[in-house]
Amino acid sequence: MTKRTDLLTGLPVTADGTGPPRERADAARNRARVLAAAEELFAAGDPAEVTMEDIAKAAGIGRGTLYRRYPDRASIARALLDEHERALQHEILRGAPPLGPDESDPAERLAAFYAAMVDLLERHVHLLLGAETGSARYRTGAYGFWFTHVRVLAADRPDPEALADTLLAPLAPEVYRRQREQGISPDRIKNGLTALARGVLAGDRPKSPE
Amino acid sequence: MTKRTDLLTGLPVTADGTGPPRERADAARNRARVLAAAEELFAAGDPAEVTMEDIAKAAGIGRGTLYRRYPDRASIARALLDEHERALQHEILRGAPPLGPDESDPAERLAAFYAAMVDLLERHVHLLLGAETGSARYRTGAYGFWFTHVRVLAADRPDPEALADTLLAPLAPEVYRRQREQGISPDRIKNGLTALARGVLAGDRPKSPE
DNA sequence: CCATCAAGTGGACACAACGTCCACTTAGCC
DNA sequence: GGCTAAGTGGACGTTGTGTCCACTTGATGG
Repeated sequence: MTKRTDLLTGLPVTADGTGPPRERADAARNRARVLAAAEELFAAGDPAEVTMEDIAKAAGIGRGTLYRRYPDRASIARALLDEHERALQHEILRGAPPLGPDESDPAERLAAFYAAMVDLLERHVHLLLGAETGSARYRTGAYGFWFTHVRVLAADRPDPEALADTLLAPLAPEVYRRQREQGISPDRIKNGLTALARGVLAGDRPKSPE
Repeated sequence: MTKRTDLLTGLPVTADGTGPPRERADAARNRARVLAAAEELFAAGDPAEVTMEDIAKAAGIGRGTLYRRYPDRASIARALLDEHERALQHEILRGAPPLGPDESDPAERLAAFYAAMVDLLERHVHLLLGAETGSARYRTGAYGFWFTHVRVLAADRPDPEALADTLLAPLAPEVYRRQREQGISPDRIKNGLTALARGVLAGDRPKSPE
């Protein structure tokens, strides 16, 4: 138990203060294999149909190994999605208007956000469907971010809290897939959402009509 | 084959012209039991967690008997939902304005539709969650009806097809449940949706700006 | 009232996916 | 090169699905 500790810090060698014990080389290799295999499987067919066993087999590893790091399909999809969502979140927080801050008109910021989300959806619906099927959407950290963003944009409307979920609903991956399958192009979807953004947030209908 | 025909009508007894062969008494009794049991189970907990076996057991019948009439959970929920949805559809087609026809302002009709759907959701979310989880929503006949209705209301906007799914998205049962769980009252949800309806459909922004 | 038989019943069965467990292997360090 | 914890993978138990089929029963005509 007290076996090995770092001579300088006194901390156990396996936990070097900066974080959890380092990942072994074979583990890292398998992680990469899993992500690559999953990406492909999600893209190939209905993401909801992809099973943990499928992924393990495609990655050439055992089920136990897969479960070691990812408790379910959703967590794998989220891992693949993570960097893309972070990039968008960064743009919103620090990027240039109209997506980023320093743009006075909330309606245009919402429209820009919608457009950016459509781009994200177009590229990664399969991952979003793998990660957020049904109500699971609301349990992701990302949803919390989008929610806060939209709520702030709607801050001068009567009930921003209630509006936020409503305004985010059309961005559900199932909705997007449905529209694309109906033959509606990303641009047409963007236009519809822009109309929505302007209709709801534009004009001066302040919180409490003086 | 030509065995037995009704002496008065001349029609085969097993197929009385008005429909398929009559349902036996025990079958009818069990059907009623199934629906009653399912209604209760759906309301009790998460509808997605209710299994066919649960329903069979609660109804006091065997699994085979249950599967005989209902291929899956969704079909049972839909059977329970059917009359309520029909009633609303009837109101829309033949009822009084603003929900029914003969109301000139599409924005107000959409707002009325939203309000009616919120009432339906409030009373039967559990059934809707049992019937329409995820993408299954789009495969129901009811969705087709709502879609057509909204598309017609949006007919003078640039792209009614694209708008319709977008405008229906906030009525997804998962969205509704989420909002209610966030502590948002049905009335607040209605108000948000009314703002949406008016924002998108009110005003004169005709299809092709003269 | 009874005989008939198709409609109806229910439990056994085969299957798919889940998630866990643990004996074995191996990378990394001394 | 030996040690050890991290990592591996497949066997296993569980749960839910959907089908199948031998048996039961309600309705009907005699």
